[in-house]
Amino acid sequence: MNQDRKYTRSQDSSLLVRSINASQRYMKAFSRCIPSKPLRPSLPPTFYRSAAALLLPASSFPLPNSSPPHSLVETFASLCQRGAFSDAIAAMVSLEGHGLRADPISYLNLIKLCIRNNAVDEGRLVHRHLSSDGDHPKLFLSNTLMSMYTKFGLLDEARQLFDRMGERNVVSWTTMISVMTNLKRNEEALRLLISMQREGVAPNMYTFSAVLRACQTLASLWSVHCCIVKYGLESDVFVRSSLIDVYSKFGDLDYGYRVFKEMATRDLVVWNSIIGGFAQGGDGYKAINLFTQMRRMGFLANQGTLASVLRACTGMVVLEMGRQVHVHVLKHERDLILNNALLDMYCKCGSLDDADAVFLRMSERDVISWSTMISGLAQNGRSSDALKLFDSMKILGPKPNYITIVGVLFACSHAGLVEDGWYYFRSMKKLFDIQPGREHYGCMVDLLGRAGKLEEALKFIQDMNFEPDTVIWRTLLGACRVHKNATLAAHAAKEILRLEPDDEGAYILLSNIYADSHRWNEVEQVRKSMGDRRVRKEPGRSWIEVGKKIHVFIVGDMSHPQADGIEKELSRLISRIANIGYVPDTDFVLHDVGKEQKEESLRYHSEKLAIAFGVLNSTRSKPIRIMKNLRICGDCHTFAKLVAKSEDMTIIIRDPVRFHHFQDGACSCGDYW
DNA sequence: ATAGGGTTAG
Repeated sequence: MNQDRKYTRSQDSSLLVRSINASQRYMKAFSRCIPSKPLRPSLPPTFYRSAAALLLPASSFPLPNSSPPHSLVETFASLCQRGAFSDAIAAMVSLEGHGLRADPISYLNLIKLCIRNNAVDEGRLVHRHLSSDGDHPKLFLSNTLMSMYTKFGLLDEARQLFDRMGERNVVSWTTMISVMTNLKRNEEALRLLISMQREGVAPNMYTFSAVLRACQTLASLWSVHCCIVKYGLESDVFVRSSLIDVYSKFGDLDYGYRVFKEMATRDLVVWNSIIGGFAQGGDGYKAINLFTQMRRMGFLANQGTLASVLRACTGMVVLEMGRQVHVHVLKHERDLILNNALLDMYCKCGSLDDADAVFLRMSERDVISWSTMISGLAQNGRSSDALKLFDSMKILGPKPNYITIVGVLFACSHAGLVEDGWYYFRSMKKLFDIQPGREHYGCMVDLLGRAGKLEEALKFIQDMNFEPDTVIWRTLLGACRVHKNATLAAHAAKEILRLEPDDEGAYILLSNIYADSHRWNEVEQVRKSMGDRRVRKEPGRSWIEVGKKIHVFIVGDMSHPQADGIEKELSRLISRIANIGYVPDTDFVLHDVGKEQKEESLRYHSEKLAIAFGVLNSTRSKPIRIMKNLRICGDCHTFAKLVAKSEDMTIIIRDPVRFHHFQDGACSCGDYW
């Protein structure tokens, strides 16, 4: 595969060509505008003329002798109103030269024109003109100037203007608050909310929909929510969509949903907020249900909706549904975010051919597109392709970021490329200006552990400049399990339990490790502390898409309508693979029951039920795809490999972290996960 | 004049 040819950079053809001769065009326009009636006959023409004479040296626009000066004011007003931008600016310069001022509405129009034309220098010129008489511009003009500066990204200038304004109203404050929330200076935003009220300015719905995004703790959200209720602004759609969004981001989806349900009127953004909330909060099922409801109510999905729905599909790993959403995405084929979401959906659903096709067809690729594809390849066991793609990215892609490097290191560790991993880890700061973070360290522990360098991995953890978390210890624990190092495993498990006393997997492993070395006292102790803590056991769950429906299996639960068939199929599969060497591996069950019971409980692991169901309903031409909430156990892993071989089919199982593509008696993970 | 929703890792 020729990577260089395949992954070519999209052409950026946005050349801005501007050739404007403002004064020429102004002259034409000026000659066309002979006013019939003076707009605002305030001072006598002679006044203007004499005032203008004092200032005249600065003027590049000598007035025609025949025209009275106030016609210049009128011309300016008319140019601003008609949107003749550069002519209006030229006219303004001339006004200033003559010491004249026009009406505020014209200036308002002109500032809007500056924004529309992205004309920074002209904007500053207008600001200077409005302040040139030493007075503050009118309040609403100052506000408009502030919002102009924020739209240009000139936040310091906006702030300066705000600080120097003689008078500030709710609009000024809200604009400033928006600046702060956009900068993620959340404390500052909340402090502004307090200051404005102290100065006697009451916030309105604009203020609250902006300030809600600055709530970083549930407590601050509650206080702001109280404030909203107090001002009687809770029913505003904007405020509500913000409320839904922020409650969802704090994981309080129930509350977000309550706010949603209470609403009498909803618009598209409100729907998108609640769908996005569930999609991001991991309840893809609810997100998709709401999407269906939304369409039933006659709302047309836009890019935002579809991106959330794709994320929901990604979270549930429902490839077929994702494909259906893909059809809707075609309407917005140039939307980068949407394409990235699509790319991720295909990667996470284990369909790399589709992901490849999307990636190649994208008209524009940003760092997220490349990172998604690199991690996607690595997670699906195609590490060397991931690294090749990274090489192309270095040549013709955007600058890699923190997450890109996580994907690259993940690929190195999965391909067993210890040296490359070290190289990227050590040089990421120099090469890409990225400081190694927690996730990078985690990848390195994986890299070393996978290669069997367990002591080195432990030393690496101890030498880190931050506290190891459970993710790091679990990584080491996984390596210990594969390389059968009981001592180190016990150490890692203890560390995990110190940080997360309810980690069921760590208890089981620890107890099994002790049992293997016949240290029954310790086994007893572990089991006791597990009982004391009443460790909640998240039941294993697997699901599979068959016939446009999602079938969920829970460990030991045989309530599925086809339970009898599944039971028979399970027996058939077990006896078939027993012929090619399957022996139930009961190491993966807690050592507190007899051998037969252990085999019995293994038999009903949720992924086995799902595999049996999948095989039963399979056409053999397509791979069967199973999703799991927990990591696959070693026995089910062997089971899947052997079933794939004996039934001559591909089985794809996704656990919370990676994919297992089972084919011909082997797995893409190389028996390491 | 000021406001709300979407994509990458773990």
